Amino acid sequence: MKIASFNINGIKARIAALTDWLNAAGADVVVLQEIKSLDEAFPRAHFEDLGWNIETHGQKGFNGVAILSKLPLEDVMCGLPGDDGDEQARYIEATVTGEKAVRIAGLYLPNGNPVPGPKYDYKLAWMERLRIRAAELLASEMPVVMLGDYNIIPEPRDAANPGKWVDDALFLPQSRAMLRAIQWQGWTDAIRIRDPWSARGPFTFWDFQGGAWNKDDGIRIDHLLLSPQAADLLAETGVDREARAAEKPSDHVPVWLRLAA
DNA sequence: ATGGTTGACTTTCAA
Repeated sequence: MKIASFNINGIKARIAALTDWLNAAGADVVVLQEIKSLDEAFPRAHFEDLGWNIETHGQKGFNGVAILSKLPLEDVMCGLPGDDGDEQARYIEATVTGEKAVRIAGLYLPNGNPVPGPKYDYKLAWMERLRIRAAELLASEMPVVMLGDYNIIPEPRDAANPGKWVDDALFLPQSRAMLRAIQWQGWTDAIRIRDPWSARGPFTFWDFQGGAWNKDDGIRIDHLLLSPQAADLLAETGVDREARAAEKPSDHVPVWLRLAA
């Protein structure tokens, strides 16, 4: 089962680039972030015609997540538990069953800038809610893949120029400590373990500004975290870096893994 | 050098 995450930065602007990538990648399950669309405005028919089952959790203008799957999507849950007043659409879960049942948790973690301020407070509070949900998922003892745009640079080697991020919400010690607190529950960073001693990257995001792509001034902020039961099934991982050079690209590229499931 | 780009949606915010 090939499972991917792709922050597409606007479904309307990215139909062509996303469709090209879907047709080439051969994924079974894809979580999307920043669809920037209401559920009723999502171009469902276009993707259904290509054989995808679709669940969306959108909002007007910003944020929004979705799951596309060649397999049926079961037990869908929209929204991160822990704050009924949270209106931002950033989290979706579903179960897909191939040879084994796998729980998929797709997330778009808040950016948190500027720091300090209410947006950073929201980021930290959201991460605390994610920590609680992640523990529940581990307790299920299912194979779980918790993946998406985490908006966290885990280590200096995950940025081409770590110095320019030192005051940024994506790289502040408190942000990184919150991610580690989740990982230390027992999650495996699938991209990192592919090449544990890598000196740089692999990057998953290059800003539209400042010619970041041409300078390879990237960061690694899209992550694939595996429960132990999923890590035991891990067969392959990848970052589709070439997607950043496509026509009208997103600022993120897809990250993916293959499970023996 | 305090810039620069893109998307959604209006004139400005979010990233």
